[in-house]
Amino acid sequence: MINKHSPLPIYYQLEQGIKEMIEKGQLKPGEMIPSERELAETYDISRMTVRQAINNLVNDGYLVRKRGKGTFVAATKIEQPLKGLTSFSEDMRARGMEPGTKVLDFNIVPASAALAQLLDVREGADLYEIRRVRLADGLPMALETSYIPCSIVPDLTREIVSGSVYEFIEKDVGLSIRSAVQVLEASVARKMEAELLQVKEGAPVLLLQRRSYLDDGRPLEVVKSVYRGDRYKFTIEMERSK
Amino acid sequence: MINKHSPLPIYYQLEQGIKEMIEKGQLKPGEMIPSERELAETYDISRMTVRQAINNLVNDGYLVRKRGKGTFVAATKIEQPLKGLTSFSEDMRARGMEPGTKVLDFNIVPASAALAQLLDVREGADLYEIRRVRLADGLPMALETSYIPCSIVPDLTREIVSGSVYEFIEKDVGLSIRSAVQVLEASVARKMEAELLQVKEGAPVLLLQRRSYLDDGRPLEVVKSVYRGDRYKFTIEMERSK
DNA sequence: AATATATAGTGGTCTAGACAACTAGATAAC
DNA sequence: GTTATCTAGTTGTCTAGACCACTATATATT
Repeated sequence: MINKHSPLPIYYQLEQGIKEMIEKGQLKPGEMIPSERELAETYDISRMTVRQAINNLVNDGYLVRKRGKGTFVAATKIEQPLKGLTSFSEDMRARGMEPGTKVLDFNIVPASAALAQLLDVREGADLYEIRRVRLADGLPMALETSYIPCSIVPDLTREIVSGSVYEFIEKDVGLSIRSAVQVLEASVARKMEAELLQVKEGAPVLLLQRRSYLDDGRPLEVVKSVYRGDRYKFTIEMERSK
Repeated sequence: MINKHSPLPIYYQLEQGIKEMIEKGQLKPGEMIPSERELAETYDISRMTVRQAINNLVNDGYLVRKRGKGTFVAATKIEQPLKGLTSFSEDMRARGMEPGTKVLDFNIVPASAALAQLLDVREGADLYEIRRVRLADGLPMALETSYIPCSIVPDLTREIVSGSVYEFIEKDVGLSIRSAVQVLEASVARKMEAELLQVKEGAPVLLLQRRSYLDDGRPLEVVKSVYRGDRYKFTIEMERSK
Protein backbone atom coordinates (compact mmCIF):
# COMPACT_ATOMS: atom_id res chain seq x y z
CA MET A 1 0.00 0.00 0.00
CA ILE A 2 2.85 2.34 0.80
CA ASN A 3 5.84 2.89 -1.44
CA LYS A 4 8.44 5.01 0.33
CA HIS A 5 10.26 5.77 -2.89
CA SER A 6 7.23 6.95 -4.78
CA PRO A 7 7.22 10.64 -5.67
CA LEU A 8 3.77 10.77 -4.10
CA PRO A 9 3.82 11.75 -0.43
CA ILE A 10 3.40 8.89 2.01
CA TYR A 11 0.43 10.51 3.75
CA TYR A 12 -1.26 10.84 0.37
CA GLN A 13 -0.73 7.20 -0.53
CA LEU A 14 -2.17 6.12 2.81
CA GLU A 15 -5.06 8.55 2.46
CA GLN A 16 -6.00 7.24 -0.98
CA GLY A 17 -5.61 3.65 0.17
CA ILE A 18 -8.00 4.08 3.06
CA LYS A 19 -10.43 6.08 0.95
CA GLU A 20 -10.46 3.32 -1.63
CA MET A 21 -11.17 0.68 0.97
CA ILE A 22 -14.12 2.71 2.19
CA GLU A 23 -15.48 3.29 -1.30
CA LYS A 24 -15.09 -0.37 -2.22
CA GLY A 25 -16.87 -1.38 0.96
CA GLN A 26 -13.91 -3.21 2.45
CA LEU A 27 -14.30 -0.83 5.38
CA LYS A 28 -17.90 -0.40 6.36
CA PRO A 29 -19.64 2.54 8.05
CA GLY A 30 -19.19 2.39 11.81
CA GLU A 31 -16.24 0.06 11.53
CA MET A 32 -13.07 1.01 13.35
CA ILE A 33 -9.92 1.40 11.33
CA PRO A 34 -6.55 0.34 12.77
CA SER A 35 -5.23 2.74 15.39
CA GLU A 36 -2.77 5.43 14.40
CA ARG A 37 0.06 3.66 16.18
CA GLU A 38 -0.81 0.41 14.50
CA LEU A 39 -0.84 1.96 11.04
CA ALA A 40 2.44 3.68 11.75
CA GLU A 41 4.08 0.44 12.77
CA THR A 42 2.53 -1.59 9.95
CA TYR A 43 3.91 0.67 7.26
CA ASP A 44 6.98 1.71 9.21
CA ILE A 45 6.15 5.39 9.07
CA SER A 46 5.75 8.08 11.69
CA ARG A 47 2.51 8.49 13.56
CA MET A 48 2.39 12.15 12.55
CA THR A 49 2.36 11.07 8.93
CA VAL A 50 -0.51 8.72 9.63
CA ARG A 51 -2.32 11.57 11.34
CA GLN A 52 -1.92 13.78 8.31
CA ALA A 53 -3.61 11.14 6.15
CA ILE A 54 -6.40 10.59 8.65
CA ASN A 55 -6.91 14.31 9.18
CA ASN A 56 -7.62 14.78 5.51
CA LEU A 57 -10.10 11.95 5.48
CA VAL A 58 -11.82 13.34 8.56
CA ASN A 59 -12.08 16.74 6.90
CA ASP A 60 -13.57 15.13 3.84
CA GLY A 61 -16.11 13.34 5.96
CA TYR A 62 -14.87 9.79 5.36
CA LEU A 63 -13.74 9.15 8.91
CA VAL A 64 -14.77 10.21 12.39
CA ARG A 65 -12.39 10.37 15.31
CA LYS A 66 -13.49 9.35 18.77
CA ARG A 67 -11.01 10.24 21.44
CA GLY A 68 -10.08 7.34 23.64
CA LYS A 69 -11.94 4.90 21.42
CA GLY A 70 -10.59 4.97 17.90
CA THR A 71 -11.22 6.22 14.40
CA PHE A 72 -14.27 5.01 12.56
CA VAL A 73 -15.68 5.00 9.07
CA ALA A 74 -18.32 7.71 8.92
CA ALA A 75 -21.94 6.92 8.28
CA THR A 76 -22.73 7.18 4.59
CA LYS A 77 -22.99 10.73 3.43
CA ILE A 78 -26.54 11.74 2.70
CA GLU A 79 -26.98 13.02 -0.82
CA GLN A 80 -28.99 16.20 -0.72
CA PRO A 81 -29.16 17.83 -4.13
CA LEU A 82 -31.45 20.64 -3.15
CA LYS A 83 -31.71 20.53 0.58
CA GLY A 84 -35.17 21.71 1.52
CA LEU A 85 -35.69 23.25 -1.87
CA THR A 86 -38.30 20.73 -2.86
CA SER A 87 -41.59 21.27 -4.57
CA PHE A 88 -44.78 20.32 -2.83
CA SER A 89 -44.98 17.12 -4.85
CA GLU A 90 -41.44 16.08 -4.02
CA ASP A 91 -41.95 17.07 -0.42
CA MET A 92 -45.02 14.88 -0.03
CA ARG A 93 -43.43 11.91 -1.77
CA ALA A 94 -40.44 12.20 0.50
CA ARG A 95 -42.85 11.99 3.41
CA GLY A 96 -44.37 8.85 1.97
CA MET A 97 -47.62 10.46 0.88
CA GLU A 98 -49.19 10.79 -2.52
CA PRO A 99 -49.47 14.41 -3.64
CA GLY A 100 -52.58 15.73 -5.30
CA THR A 101 -53.84 19.07 -6.50
CA LYS A 102 -57.20 20.79 -6.91
CA VAL A 103 -57.01 23.98 -8.92
CA LEU A 104 -59.29 26.65 -7.51
CA ASP A 105 -58.31 29.53 -9.76
CA PHE A 106 -56.07 30.06 -12.73
CA ASN A 107 -56.01 33.67 -13.93
CA ILE A 108 -53.80 36.29 -15.43
CA VAL A 109 -53.73 39.38 -13.26
CA PRO A 110 -51.79 42.67 -13.27
CA ALA A 111 -48.92 42.86 -10.76
CA SER A 112 -49.61 44.86 -7.63
CA ALA A 113 -46.88 47.16 -6.41
CA ALA A 114 -45.81 44.66 -3.76
CA LEU A 115 -45.73 41.68 -6.12
CA ALA A 116 -44.00 43.71 -8.82
CA GLN A 117 -41.19 44.43 -6.40
CA LEU A 118 -40.92 40.84 -5.22
CA LEU A 119 -40.86 39.47 -8.76
CA ASP A 120 -38.78 42.27 -10.25
CA VAL A 121 -41.30 43.21 -12.96
CA ARG A 122 -43.09 46.44 -13.81
CA GLU A 123 -46.21 47.25 -11.83
CA GLY A 124 -49.19 46.03 -13.83
CA ALA A 125 -47.19 43.38 -15.72
CA ASP A 126 -49.06 40.14 -16.44
CA LEU A 127 -48.78 37.48 -13.76
CA TYR A 128 -50.30 34.07 -13.49
CA GLU A 129 -52.29 33.81 -10.29
CA ILE A 130 -52.69 30.18 -9.33
CA ARG A 131 -54.77 29.17 -6.37
CA ARG A 132 -54.69 25.51 -5.48
CA VAL A 133 -55.62 23.15 -2.70
CA ARG A 134 -52.75 20.76 -2.19
CA LEU A 135 -53.65 17.26 -1.15
CA ALA A 136 -51.69 14.52 0.55
CA ASP A 137 -53.16 11.06 0.28
CA GLY A 138 -56.37 12.74 -0.85
CA LEU A 139 -56.76 14.97 2.20
CA PRO A 140 -56.19 18.74 2.18
CA MET A 141 -52.72 19.66 3.33
CA ALA A 142 -52.24 23.22 2.18
CA LEU A 143 -53.76 26.16 0.41
CA GLU A 144 -51.39 27.69 -2.09
CA THR A 145 -51.50 30.95 -3.99
CA SER A 146 -48.66 31.51 -6.38
CA TYR A 147 -47.65 34.26 -8.77
CA ILE A 148 -45.40 33.75 -11.78
CA PRO A 149 -44.55 36.37 -14.42
CA CYS A 150 -46.08 35.41 -17.77
CA SER A 151 -42.95 36.72 -19.43
CA ILE A 152 -40.85 33.91 -17.96
CA VAL A 153 -43.21 30.99 -18.59
CA PRO A 154 -45.41 32.11 -21.51
CA ASP A 155 -47.33 28.92 -22.08
CA LEU A 156 -48.60 27.80 -18.73
CA THR A 157 -51.99 26.11 -18.81
CA ARG A 158 -54.56 24.99 -16.32
CA GLU A 159 -53.63 21.37 -17.09
CA ILE A 160 -49.98 21.85 -16.25
CA VAL A 161 -50.91 23.70 -13.12
CA SER A 162 -52.89 20.73 -11.86
CA GLY A 163 -49.57 18.85 -11.61
CA SER A 164 -46.18 20.06 -10.58
CA VAL A 165 -45.27 23.44 -12.01
CA TYR A 166 -41.65 23.04 -10.95
CA GLU A 167 -41.25 19.83 -12.87
CA PHE A 168 -42.72 21.49 -15.96
CA ILE A 169 -40.38 24.45 -15.67
CA GLU A 170 -37.31 22.30 -15.17
CA LYS A 171 -38.07 19.68 -17.79
CA ASP A 172 -40.01 21.47 -20.51
CA VAL A 173 -39.04 25.11 -20.21
CA GLY A 174 -35.44 24.24 -19.37
CA LEU A 175 -35.06 26.67 -16.51
CA SER A 176 -33.82 25.58 -13.14
CA ILE A 177 -34.24 26.99 -9.71
CA ARG A 178 -31.13 27.92 -7.88
CA SER A 179 -32.27 29.37 -4.62
CA ALA A 180 -35.24 30.36 -2.57
CA VAL A 181 -36.12 32.40 0.46
CA GLN A 182 -38.83 31.15 2.71
CA VAL A 183 -40.58 32.86 5.56
CA LEU A 184 -42.54 30.77 8.02
CA GLU A 185 -45.01 32.01 10.52
CA ALA A 186 -47.62 30.55 12.81
CA SER A 187 -51.21 31.66 12.59
CA VAL A 188 -54.73 30.37 12.97
CA ALA A 189 -57.13 29.40 10.20
CA ARG A 190 -59.62 32.01 9.10
CA LYS A 191 -63.10 30.96 8.08
CA MET A 192 -62.47 30.53 4.35
CA GLU A 193 -59.17 28.75 4.91
CA ALA A 194 -60.70 26.49 7.52
CA GLU A 195 -63.37 25.36 5.09
CA LEU A 196 -60.96 24.57 2.31
CA LEU A 197 -58.54 22.79 4.60
CA GLN A 198 -61.35 21.01 6.42
CA VAL A 199 -60.29 22.14 9.84
CA LYS A 200 -62.02 24.23 12.48
CA GLU A 201 -61.82 27.99 12.39
CA GLY A 202 -58.99 29.03 14.71
CA ALA A 203 -57.02 25.81 14.20
CA PRO A 204 -53.24 26.30 14.04
CA VAL A 205 -51.80 26.78 10.56
CA LEU A 206 -48.32 27.37 9.24
CA LEU A 207 -48.04 30.31 6.87
CA LEU A 208 -45.23 29.92 4.38
CA GLN A 209 -44.11 32.45 1.82
CA ARG A 210 -41.52 31.36 -0.68
CA ARG A 211 -39.73 33.35 -3.31
CA SER A 212 -37.80 31.23 -5.83
CA TYR A 213 -34.94 32.42 -8.01
CA LEU A 214 -33.68 31.04 -11.29
CA ASP A 215 -30.07 30.27 -12.08
CA ASP A 216 -29.65 33.70 -13.63
CA GLY A 217 -30.94 35.38 -10.50
CA ARG A 218 -34.37 36.39 -11.82
CA PRO A 219 -37.21 35.77 -9.38
CA LEU A 220 -39.47 33.06 -10.79
CA GLU A 221 -42.28 32.80 -8.36
CA VAL A 222 -43.84 34.00 -5.15
CA VAL A 223 -45.93 31.44 -3.29
CA LYS A 224 -48.03 32.02 -0.23
CA SER A 225 -49.14 28.83 1.44
CA VAL A 226 -51.31 27.94 4.38
CA TYR A 227 -50.45 24.51 5.76
CA ARG A 228 -52.51 22.57 8.23
CA GLY A 229 -50.71 22.76 11.54
CA ASP A 230 -51.86 19.31 12.57
CA ARG A 231 -50.52 17.58 9.48
CA TYR A 232 -47.45 19.48 8.44
CA LYS A 233 -44.07 20.03 10.04
CA PHE A 234 -41.41 21.92 8.21
CA THR A 235 -37.92 20.45 8.50
CA ILE A 236 -34.77 22.22 7.51
CA GLU A 237 -31.17 21.12 7.70
CA MET A 238 -28.51 23.76 7.98
CA GLU A 239 -24.83 23.36 7.53
CA ARG A 240 -21.92 25.65 7.94
CA SER A 241 -20.38 26.03 4.52
CA LYS A 242 -16.70 25.59 4.93
CA MET B 1 -0.95 36.04 22.45
CA ILE B 2 0.22 32.61 23.53
CA ASN B 3 -0.06 31.31 27.07
CA LYS B 4 1.72 28.00 27.39
CA HIS B 5 0.03 27.22 30.68
CA SER B 6 -3.47 27.78 29.42
CA PRO B 7 -5.65 24.70 29.25
CA LEU B 8 -6.44 25.71 25.66
CA PRO B 9 -4.11 24.12 23.13
CA ILE B 10 -1.33 26.33 21.83
CA TYR B 11 -2.31 25.81 18.19
CA TYR B 12 -5.82 26.90 19.05
CA GLN B 13 -4.66 30.07 20.78
CA LEU B 14 -2.53 30.97 17.79
CA GLU B 15 -5.34 30.11 15.41
CA GLN B 16 -7.81 32.35 17.23
CA GLY B 17 -5.25 35.12 17.49
CA ILE B 18 -4.60 35.18 13.77
CA LYS B 19 -8.27 34.86 12.98
CA GLU B 20 -9.00 37.81 15.21
CA MET B 21 -6.37 39.93 13.51
CA ILE B 22 -7.93 39.14 10.16
CA GLU B 23 -11.42 39.90 11.35
CA LYS B 24 -10.35 43.15 12.97
CA GLY B 25 -8.57 44.18 9.78
CA GLN B 26 -5.10 44.22 11.32
CA LEU B 27 -4.18 41.69 8.66
CA LYS B 28 -5.60 42.62 5.27
CA PRO B 29 -6.53 40.39 2.34
CA GLY B 30 -3.49 39.57 0.24
CA GLU B 31 -1.10 40.45 3.01
CA MET B 32 1.52 37.91 3.96
CA ILE B 33 1.56 36.65 7.51
CA PRO B 34 4.87 35.91 9.26
CA SER B 35 6.48 32.70 8.08
CA GLU B 36 5.97 29.48 9.98
CA ARG B 37 9.52 29.51 11.30
CA GLU B 38 9.17 33.11 12.37
CA LEU B 39 5.96 32.43 14.26
CA ALA B 40 7.50 29.37 15.88
CA GLU B 41 10.49 31.37 17.05
CA THR B 42 8.48 34.37 18.15
CA TYR B 43 6.26 32.35 20.44
CA ASP B 44 8.88 29.73 21.24
CA ILE B 45 6.80 26.87 19.99
CA SER B 46 7.37 24.12 17.48
CA ARG B 47 6.86 24.71 13.81
CA MET B 48 4.51 21.74 13.62
CA THR B 49 2.29 23.44 16.16
CA VAL B 50 2.27 26.59 14.06
CA ARG B 51 1.36 24.48 11.06
CA GLN B 52 -1.59 22.98 12.88
CA ALA B 53 -2.97 26.44 13.56
CA ILE B 54 -2.39 27.61 10.02
CA ASN B 55 -3.83 24.43 8.54
CA ASN B 56 -7.08 25.02 10.34
CA LEU B 57 -7.26 28.59 9.11
CA VAL B 58 -6.52 27.45 5.57
CA ASN B 59 -9.31 24.89 5.82
CA ASP B 60 -11.65 27.56 7.08
CA GLY B 61 -10.74 29.80 4.18
CA TYR B 62 -8.99 32.52 6.15
CA LEU B 63 -5.52 31.90 4.76
CA VAL B 64 -3.96 30.68 1.55
CA ARG B 65 -0.62 28.91 1.36
CA LYS B 66 1.77 29.55 -1.47
CA ARG B 67 4.69 27.17 -1.53
CA GLY B 68 8.02 28.86 -1.69
CA LYS B 69 6.45 32.27 -1.12
CA GLY B 70 4.53 32.38 2.10
CA THR B 71 1.09 32.30 3.64
CA PHE B 72 -1.38 35.04 2.81
CA VAL B 73 -4.67 36.35 4.07
CA ALA B 74 -7.38 35.08 1.73
CA ALA B 75 -9.30 37.47 -0.45
CA THR B 76 -12.70 38.40 0.93
CA LYS B 77 -13.79 35.49 3.00
CA ILE B 78 -17.38 34.85 2.06
CA GLU B 79 -19.47 35.72 5.04
CA GLN B 80 -21.88 32.94 5.63
CA PRO B 81 -20.62 31.59 8.85
CA LEU B 82 -23.85 29.98 9.83
CA LYS B 83 -26.66 31.06 7.54
CA GLY B 84 -29.78 30.68 9.57
CA LEU B 85 -27.84 28.76 12.12
CA THR B 86 -27.85 31.65 14.52
CA SER B 87 -28.36 31.64 18.22
CA PHE B 88 -31.33 33.41 19.67
CA SER B 89 -29.15 36.34 20.68
CA GLU B 90 -27.69 36.74 17.21
CA ASP B 91 -31.08 36.27 15.65
CA MET B 92 -32.62 39.05 17.70
CA ARG B 93 -29.75 41.44 17.12
CA ALA B 94 -30.02 40.80 13.39
CA ARG B 95 -33.66 41.81 13.67
CA GLY B 96 -32.70 45.00 15.43
CA MET B 97 -33.92 43.96 18.84
CA GLU B 98 -32.07 43.58 22.10
CA PRO B 99 -32.04 40.00 23.33
CA GLY B 100 -32.67 39.14 26.96
CA THR B 101 -33.05 36.02 29.01
CA LYS B 102 -34.89 34.96 32.12
CA VAL B 103 -33.79 31.60 33.44
CA LEU B 104 -36.71 29.59 34.74
CA ASP B 105 -34.94 26.35 35.54
CA PHE B 106 -31.41 25.06 35.46
CA ASN B 107 -31.14 21.43 36.44
CA ILE B 108 -29.22 18.29 35.78
CA VAL B 109 -31.56 15.49 34.78
CA PRO B 110 -31.13 11.91 33.53
CA ALA B 111 -31.62 11.42 29.80
CA SER B 112 -34.93 9.92 28.78
CA ALA B 113 -34.85 7.26 26.09
CA ALA B 114 -35.94 9.78 23.45
CA LEU B 115 -33.40 12.42 24.45
CA ALA B 116 -30.66 9.84 24.79
CA GLN B 117 -31.21 8.82 21.20
CA LEU B 118 -31.32 12.39 19.93
CA LEU B 119 -28.14 13.33 21.79
CA ASP B 120 -26.31 10.05 21.25
CA VAL B 121 -25.71 9.38 24.95
CA ARG B 122 -26.63 6.48 27.19
CA GLU B 123 -30.10 6.50 28.66
CA GLY B 124 -29.89 8.08 32.09
CA ALA B 125 -26.75 10.08 31.31
CA ASP B 126 -26.58 13.52 32.90
CA LEU B 127 -28.09 16.33 30.87
CA TYR B 128 -28.47 19.98 31.61
CA GLU B 129 -32.09 20.95 31.38
CA ILE B 130 -32.36 24.65 30.80
CA ARG B 131 -35.70 26.39 30.69
CA ARG B 132 -35.62 30.02 29.74
CA VAL B 133 -37.92 32.80 28.68
CA ARG B 134 -36.27 34.61 25.82
CA LEU B 135 -36.94 38.33 25.61
CA ALA B 136 -36.69 40.77 22.74
CA ASP B 137 -36.59 44.41 23.75
CA GLY B 138 -37.74 43.29 27.17
CA LEU B 139 -40.89 41.52 25.97
CA PRO B 140 -41.32 37.74 25.92
CA MET B 141 -40.55 36.28 22.52
CA ALA B 142 -40.06 32.60 23.14
CA LEU B 143 -40.04 29.84 25.69
CA GLU B 144 -37.02 27.61 25.35
CA THR B 145 -36.19 24.25 26.85
CA SER B 146 -32.80 22.91 25.95
CA TYR B 147 -30.88 19.76 26.77
CA ILE B 148 -27.10 19.51 26.61
CA PRO B 149 -25.02 16.52 27.70
CA CYS B 150 -22.97 17.43 30.77
CA SER B 151 -20.16 15.36 29.31
CA ILE B 152 -19.68 17.83 26.47
CA VAL B 153 -19.88 21.07 28.45
CA PRO B 154 -18.93 20.07 31.98
CA ASP B 155 -18.87 23.49 33.57
CA LEU B 156 -22.05 25.20 32.59
CA THR B 157 -23.46 27.50 35.23
CA ARG B 158 -26.67 29.36 35.78
CA GLU B 159 -24.81 32.59 35.11
CA ILE B 160 -23.60 31.49 31.70
CA VAL B 161 -27.00 30.22 30.85
CA SER B 162 -28.51 33.64 31.44
CA GLY B 163 -26.53 34.83 28.42
CA SER B 164 -25.69 33.10 25.18
CA VAL B 165 -24.72 29.47 25.63
CA TYR B 166 -23.53 29.24 22.02
CA GLU B 167 -21.10 32.08 22.47
CA PHE B 168 -19.75 30.43 25.61
CA ILE B 169 -19.33 27.12 23.86
CA GLU B 170 -17.59 28.62 20.83
CA LYS B 171 -15.32 31.02 22.68
CA ASP B 172 -14.57 29.40 26.01
CA VAL B 173 -15.07 25.70 25.47
CA GLY B 174 -13.60 25.86 21.99
CA LEU B 175 -16.22 23.76 20.28
CA SER B 176 -18.01 24.94 17.20
CA ILE B 177 -21.31 24.02 15.69
CA ARG B 178 -21.26 22.64 12.20
CA SER B 179 -24.83 21.82 11.40
CA ALA B 180 -28.32 21.68 12.74
CA VAL B 181 -31.68 20.20 11.93
CA GLN B 182 -34.74 22.24 12.72
CA VAL B 183 -38.34 21.23 12.70
CA LEU B 184 -41.00 23.92 12.67
CA GLU B 185 -44.62 23.47 13.38
CA ALA B 186 -47.62 25.66 14.06
CA SER B 187 -49.60 25.27 17.22
CA VAL B 188 -51.57 27.23 19.75
CA ALA B 189 -50.47 28.39 23.18
CA ARG B 190 -51.44 26.23 26.12
CA LYS B 191 -52.29 27.86 29.42
CA MET B 192 -48.84 27.73 30.98
CA GLU B 193 -47.15 28.87 27.81
CA ALA B 194 -49.65 31.66 27.31
CA GLU B 195 -48.91 33.03 30.77
CA LEU B 196 -45.17 33.02 30.31
CA LEU B 197 -45.36 34.51 26.83
CA GLN B 198 -48.02 37.00 27.89
CA VAL B 199 -50.46 36.05 25.17
CA LYS B 200 -53.98 34.63 25.31
CA GLU B 201 -54.54 30.92 25.60
CA GLY B 202 -55.08 29.59 22.09
CA ALA B 203 -52.95 32.29 20.42
CA PRO B 204 -50.85 31.03 17.51
CA VAL B 205 -47.32 29.92 18.35
CA LEU B 206 -44.46 28.53 16.33
CA LEU B 207 -42.97 25.35 17.76
CA LEU B 208 -39.35 24.91 16.84
CA GLN B 209 -37.17 21.95 17.64
CA ARG B 210 -33.52 22.23 16.85
CA ARG B 211 -30.78 19.64 17.11
CA SER B 212 -27.27 21.04 16.79
CA TYR B 213 -24.18 19.08 15.85
CA LEU B 214 -20.55 19.81 16.59
CA ASP B 215 -17.75 19.72 14.05
CA ASP B 216 -17.01 16.13 14.95
CA GLY B 217 -20.59 15.11 14.34
CA ARG B 218 -21.57 14.71 17.98
CA PRO B 219 -24.98 16.13 18.83
CA LEU B 220 -24.52 19.08 21.17
CA GLU B 221 -27.99 20.17 22.02
CA VAL B 222 -31.68 19.64 21.58
CA VAL B 223 -33.81 22.75 21.96
CA LYS B 224 -37.54 22.93 21.99
CA SER B 225 -38.87 26.44 21.61
CA VAL B 226 -42.27 28.04 21.62
CA TYR B 227 -42.23 31.36 19.75
CA ARG B 228 -44.98 33.93 19.85
CA GLY B 229 -46.72 33.72 16.49
CA ASP B 230 -47.52 37.43 16.49
CA ARG B 231 -43.93 38.52 16.99
CA TYR B 232 -41.79 35.96 15.26
CA LYS B 233 -41.34 34.90 11.64
CA PHE B 234 -38.78 32.33 10.71
CA THR B 235 -36.83 33.10 7.55
CA ILE B 236 -34.66 30.63 5.74
CA GLU B 237 -32.60 30.96 2.58
CA MET B 238 -31.99 27.87 0.58
CA GLU B 239 -29.52 27.34 -2.15
CA ARG B 240 -28.80 24.47 -4.44
CA SER B 241 -25.36 23.21 -3.61
CA LYS B 242 -23.62 22.85 -6.92
C1' DA C 1 -23.27 -6.67 44.95
C1' DA C 2 -21.70 -2.22 44.54
C1' DT C 3 -17.84 0.82 44.27
C1' DA C 4 -13.11 2.32 43.73
C1' DT C 5 -8.81 1.64 41.41
C1' DA C 6 -5.48 0.23 38.25
C1' DT C 7 -4.31 -0.59 33.39
C1' DA C 8 -4.08 -0.85 28.55
C1' DG C 9 -5.37 1.32 24.45
C1' DT C 10 -7.07 5.21 21.97
C1' DG C 11 -6.74 9.94 19.87
C1' DG C 12 -4.89 15.01 21.13
C1' DT C 13 -1.09 17.92 21.57
C1' DC C 14 3.69 19.09 21.16
C1' DT C 15 8.78 18.99 20.41
C1' DA C 16 13.19 19.71 17.87
C1' DG C 17 14.90 18.67 14.50
C1' DA C 18 15.71 17.07 9.10
C1' DC C 19 15.59 17.28 4.06
C1' DA C 20 12.86 18.28 -0.24
C1' DA C 21 10.51 21.39 -3.43
C1' DC C 22 9.71 25.75 -4.77
C1' DT C 23 10.24 31.12 -5.40
C1' DA C 24 12.57 35.24 -6.03
C1' DG C 25 16.31 37.91 -6.18
C1' DA C 26 21.35 38.49 -6.39
C1' DT C 27 25.43 37.18 -8.66
C1' DA C 28 28.44 35.22 -11.99
C1' DA C 29 29.43 33.56 -16.65
C1' DC C 30 28.77 34.03 -21.36
C1' DG D 1 22.42 42.25 -22.40
C1' DT D 2 21.29 37.54 -21.70
C1' DT D 3 21.57 33.42 -19.46
C1' DA D 4 22.92 30.29 -15.97
C1' DT D 5 23.92 29.64 -11.19
C1' DC D 6 23.90 30.48 -6.47
C1' DT D 7 21.54 31.71 -2.20
C1' DA D 8 18.25 32.86 1.21
C1' DG D 9 13.71 32.21 2.44
C1' DT D 10 9.40 29.94 2.00
C1' DT D 11 6.08 25.91 2.49
C1' DG D 12 5.84 20.54 2.11
C1' DT D 13 6.94 16.26 4.03
C1' DC D 14 8.65 13.31 7.60
C1' DT D 15 10.80 11.42 11.86
C1' DA D 16 10.95 9.42 16.64
C1' DG D 17 9.84 10.30 20.25
C1' DA D 18 6.99 12.52 24.65
C1' DC D 19 3.14 13.41 27.69
C1' DC D 20 -1.89 14.33 28.25
C1' DA D 21 -6.95 13.26 28.17
C1' DC D 22 -10.28 10.06 27.53
C1' DT D 23 -12.59 5.24 27.25
C1' DA D 24 -13.36 0.68 28.48
C1' DT D 25 -12.26 -3.23 30.87
C1' DA D 26 -10.37 -5.91 34.40
C1' DT D 27 -9.29 -6.15 39.20
C1' DA D 28 -9.37 -5.14 43.95
C1' DT D 29 -11.73 -3.15 47.73
C1' DT D 30 -15.51 -2.37 50.57
